Amino acid sequence: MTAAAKGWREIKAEVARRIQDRRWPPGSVIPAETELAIEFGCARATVNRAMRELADAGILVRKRRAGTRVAEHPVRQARLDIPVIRLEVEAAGGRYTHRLLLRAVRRPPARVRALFGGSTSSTALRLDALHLADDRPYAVESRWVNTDTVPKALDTDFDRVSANEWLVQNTPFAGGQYRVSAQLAGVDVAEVLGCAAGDPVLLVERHTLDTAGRGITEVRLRYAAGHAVRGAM
Amino acid sequence: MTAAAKGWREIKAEVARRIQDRRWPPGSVIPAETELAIEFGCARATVNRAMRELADAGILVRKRRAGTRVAEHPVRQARLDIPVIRLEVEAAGGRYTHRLLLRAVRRPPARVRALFGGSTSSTALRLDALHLADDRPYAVESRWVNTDTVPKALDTDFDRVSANEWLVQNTPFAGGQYRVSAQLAGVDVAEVLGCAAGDPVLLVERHTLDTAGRGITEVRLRYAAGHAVRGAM
DNA sequence: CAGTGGTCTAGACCACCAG
DNA sequence: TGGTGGTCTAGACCACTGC
Repeated sequence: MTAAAKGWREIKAEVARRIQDRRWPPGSVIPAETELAIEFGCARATVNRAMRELADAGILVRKRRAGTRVAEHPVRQARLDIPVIRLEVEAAGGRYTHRLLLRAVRRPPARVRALFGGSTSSTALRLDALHLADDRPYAVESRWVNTDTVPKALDTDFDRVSANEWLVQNTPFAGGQYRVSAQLAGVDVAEVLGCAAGDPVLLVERHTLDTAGRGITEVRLRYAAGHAVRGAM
Repeated sequence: MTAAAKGWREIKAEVARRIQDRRWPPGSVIPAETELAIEFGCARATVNRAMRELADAGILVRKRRAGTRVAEHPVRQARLDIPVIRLEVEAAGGRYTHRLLLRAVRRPPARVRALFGGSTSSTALRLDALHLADDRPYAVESRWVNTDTVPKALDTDFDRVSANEWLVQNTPFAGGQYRVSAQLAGVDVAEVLGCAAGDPVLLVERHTLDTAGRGITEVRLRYAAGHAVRGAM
C-alpha cells in the first residue's frame, strides 16, 4: 500500500508525518530518493524538492553516499523580518520622521575596527539618529559605517534619508549577525528616548558584511519598553 | 556579450549583482525566465531555481503573468535558531539541569484560551520550570500546554524531561510566532532567577500551532540580563 | 486570452565519501 | 568504488492573472 502523493508539498507532508509519528525515528536513515520516487510514483526531482525543503528546515540531515537521516534534535528555525524602520512605523499606522543627532568621521572603537578589517583608513563614519513615530521617540540608532566599503556614504545627506533606509538600498546584500538583549536605560539614552533612567530598553545590535566578508556597518538600536521584535516559525 | 553562467548559484549571484549595481533598479520588471535561460545558456529550470531563491530572500517579487520585479524595499530576513535550552546551555560549555516548579491542570487565561481554540475542555496543563546552567539560574519558563492537541502531555513526567525538549520531539511541527521584549524583573521573577528586582530581563514569548492551526503550547521564557537572542542574516 | 511563473518528468552526469 | 544526493536538461502541462 503505497501512498499516492502528487506534488512535492504532499510528499513533504507525508515524510513529515512519518517522522512525527515515529515510523522514522530521530537518527534513522530513511529510504533513498530513488526508492521514495518509486513508492510515491513520481520523478526523483520531485522527491528531491520535498526532501531539500525538510533539510533546509533542519528536520532532515542529508549527506552524499551516507543518505538522509532524521535530525536528532530538530532545530526549530524562526524567520525574522528586519524591515526599514520607516516601514515598520508606517505599518503600525504611525507617521515616521527622523532626526540626525550626530555625524562625524572618527576612529571607531576596537570592536568596530576588527569588524571593518585592517582597512586602509583608520576612520569610519559615525551616525547617531533618532527615529520618531507621530513625533514621539521610537528608537535611538548608533551606527558606524565603513567608509572603505561604502565610500558613497560620505557624500550622502542622512538628514533627508535615514542611514537605515539608504544602506538597505545601496549596499550589496550579504551576511551579517544580530543580537537582541535587554538593558536598562542610562541617563543619556533615557533623555533621548523620552523615558526614565532605569526603564527597560530593548537593544538590537546588528552588523552586516559584504560579499567579500568585509564589514559594511554596525548599528545599535535601542527601543523603549513595550517594543518587541517579532518573528514567525 | 552574454554572461556565461553555469549553475544556479552563479545565476543567482549575477542577478543579485545587476540589482545591486542598479542595472535592474527597485520596482523594475526583469526579463522572463525563458529569456534569461537563453541569455545564460541554460535550462529554464536552472533559472527558476536561482530566481526562487532570490524571491525567498525577499529580493524579488514574483507573480504569474505579471513577471518578476525587483522588490522596492528589500526586506532583510534573518534566521533564528530556536534550540532546545539544554543544547543551548551545553553548547556554551555549561552543565544543564532543570527543576519543575509547578504542574497543574487549570483554566488558562483568556489569551491562552483564544489560542487553544474553543476546545472541548476548558482546562490546560500549566508547567513552570527553572532551567539552570552549572546550577545557576539560566531561564524561567512559564508554559501552557493544550491537552486537547497534546493529550500525552498529561502522562509525561516533566521532572525527567523538560517540557521544552519533550514538546519539540513529540509534537508535529507547524507554524508559530515569537516575540522578544525587555522587561523589569518583578520580585517573584527576581527571586527565582537569582537577580535583583528592577534588573532588566529578556522576555521571549512563543506559541506554536499544529498543522490544523490549533494551539499546541504557549510559553514565556525570562532570561536574566546578559542573555541575548542571536541570529544570522 | 495569452504570457508568466509553478511544477513535474525522465533521463543524465557528477561530486562526494562511507565501506 | 559504488551508491548517494546535487544538479542540470529539454520538454511539457497547468494555474493564475494582467491586459
